[in-house]
Amino acid sequence: MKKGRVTIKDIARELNIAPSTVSRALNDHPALKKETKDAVKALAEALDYQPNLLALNLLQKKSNTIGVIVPEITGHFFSAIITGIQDVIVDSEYNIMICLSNESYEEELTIVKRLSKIQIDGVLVAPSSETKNFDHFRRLQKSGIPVVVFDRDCPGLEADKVLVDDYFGAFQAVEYLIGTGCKNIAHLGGPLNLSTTEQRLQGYMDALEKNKVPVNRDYIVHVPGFSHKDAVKATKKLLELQKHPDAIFAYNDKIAISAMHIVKKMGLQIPDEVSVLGFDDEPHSSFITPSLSTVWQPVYSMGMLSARILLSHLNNKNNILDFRKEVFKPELVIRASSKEK
Amino acid sequence: MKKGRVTIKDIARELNIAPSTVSRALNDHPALKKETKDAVKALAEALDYQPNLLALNLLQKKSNTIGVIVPEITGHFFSAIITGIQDVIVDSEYNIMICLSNESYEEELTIVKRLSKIQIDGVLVAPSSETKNFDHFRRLQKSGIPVVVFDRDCPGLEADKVLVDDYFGAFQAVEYLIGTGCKNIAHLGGPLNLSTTEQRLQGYMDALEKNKVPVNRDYIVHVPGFSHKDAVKATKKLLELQKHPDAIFAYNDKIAISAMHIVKKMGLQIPDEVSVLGFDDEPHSSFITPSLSTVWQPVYSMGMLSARILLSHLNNKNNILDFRKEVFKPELVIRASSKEK
DNA sequence: AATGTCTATGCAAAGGTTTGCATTATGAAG
DNA sequence: CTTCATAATGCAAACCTTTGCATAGACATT
Repeated sequence: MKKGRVTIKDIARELNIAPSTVSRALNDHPALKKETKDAVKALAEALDYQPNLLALNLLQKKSNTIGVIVPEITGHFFSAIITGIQDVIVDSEYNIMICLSNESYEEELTIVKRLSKIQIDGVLVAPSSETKNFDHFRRLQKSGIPVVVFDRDCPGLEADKVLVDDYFGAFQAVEYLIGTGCKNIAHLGGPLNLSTTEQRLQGYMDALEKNKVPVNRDYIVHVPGFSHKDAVKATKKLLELQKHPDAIFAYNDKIAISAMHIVKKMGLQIPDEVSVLGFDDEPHSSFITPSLSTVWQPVYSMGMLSARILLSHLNNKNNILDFRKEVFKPELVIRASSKEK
Repeated sequence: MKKGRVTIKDIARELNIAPSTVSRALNDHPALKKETKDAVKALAEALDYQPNLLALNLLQKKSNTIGVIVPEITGHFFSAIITGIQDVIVDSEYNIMICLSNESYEEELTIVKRLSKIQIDGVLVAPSSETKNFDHFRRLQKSGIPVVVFDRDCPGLEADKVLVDDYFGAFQAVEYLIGTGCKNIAHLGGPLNLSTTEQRLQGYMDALEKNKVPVNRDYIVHVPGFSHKDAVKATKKLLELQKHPDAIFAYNDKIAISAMHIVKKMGLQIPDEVSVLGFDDEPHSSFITPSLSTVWQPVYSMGMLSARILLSHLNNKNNILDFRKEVFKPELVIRASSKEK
């Protein structure tokens, strides 16, 4: 009979009416007679008519898709954020396209170009650790695409931002360690250039300073990347110092766990000889031995809020909304890898 | 000046030629004069012309997008598979849409309808643990959309499949436990109805049988879902038996780690009093104490192969390719949570 | 009877690109 | 000078839907 799927024209021909009438019937246009509408709807149902969204996209010049750019998804952090995003977006008319930058500026650039080509409607992004220049995001904004930045800040970029108070989290963590009697607290920092790295380092330093603990530059080591190897190397550097630290505050749980591995391997007791404290509170962090003290972040909520903010922009194309900056408070979770007060 | 983006018509008007000529120039049609092509290309470059993919999609009746349906991404397993998929697809012309079914048949159904509506070109799917009926996938196939199933089999569905030999992995694992002297080996099985659950259970049972160890029904407990709570409850049931097992072979690492937690809490030594063996080899499994013996699966490769198979179908629309069934061999990884032989 | 009002529907354009077929122009062959 | 072949380009349809404006018909008012 017919080739391909049923279109609005097929219904029109069958019913001897114009395609425009069919369209209006399907969209419940008020000017149509009820009988006409009913007849159209009945036939549409019978023929299993599926509107062609591709045609609609062209007409509306939008893809009904939002892009999510994250550095990776194999860890728990971004996966959980994405789950939060998805759970919000799934109830809207939008689809989600998840893109992995692999912590590479180049790849991030390629992704942005791609998203722009397919006429994405909005973008949620946690920039790669290499990204220092944000012009590619500005270009998106210039072509009318709202951009929401989450987790990692883009200093100087005017956009909606959903962040965590990393400074506060780090400050609390380090002050806690001081409170348990640690005198030589080291910091295993994240990759340089990340806003989160900077904030956590600053929190660490200010906590020391406030408590009149001298800052020892040797006790601050940054990992170049997030691999186990990177973390091991950095930890060894710390432990091989003449006077090894009695506490390690790590940039995140992943690094903290790698560090614990080495600490134990070198025969040092956790937390008696070396306390270890992480950041992120990944699900398995409570299962390792000793269970990891860490800083919890409301990841799922961050994802949900980011998505909601983006949706609100999409639904208010005309209105000029100010950029929102939401900062979540993290929470210190004390377990067994740190001493008691 | 002009409103909106530059189109092929703008270039045509500027150069006093027909839009079709511009199109052909841009696509290097052989019948065009070199001068014309060069002029068009130069102007396109100067005007920063971006082809409107939305128009192309409508014309070609395809979205240039493939859908990936997974139960969740917060664990390492599916995240790693997705990363493999992404790394293959990123070099093609296709975009990826990742969809989470949350282990729910209902949501999976909704996703499939949605993907079908946006005229997806192909689908990669690991079905939810609730899914028993595969008609929604068959409907996709009927409308010409290739479907590749990975990790979890869909019995009775004719499609490409990329699986792991779960039976073999389980068999090897249990036989190893027997070899270390364990006499009362329990199985913490996955949710019923999953092909992987069934295969691992079968491997467990056959390994016992082959080694003349009687199967004790009390030693087989299935978790209803993948939460920590579910695993804890199931483990307690095992340990509260009059004669508690001296080994636990768990459906996956997540469950194994929850189980270890309880075993330790009850004051039993791992592996001396109870051996524990998992499945999946998640990255953190080697960092818990004692480090977890498990069965490794080539997750990244599975993702890559699944994507490659789908692409090959997409590139050979006309050719009738037989359905492929690829089964990867898993590998036993012995660490400290099981005894030595 | 002429004019006006209202309701229900149709017409056609618009959105941007590709492509089979038609057309023009150019030069060569007869 | 025709005729034909060839090369280069244009025309218009097709993909499917929405929507502003036009129009037809029915009925009411003067």
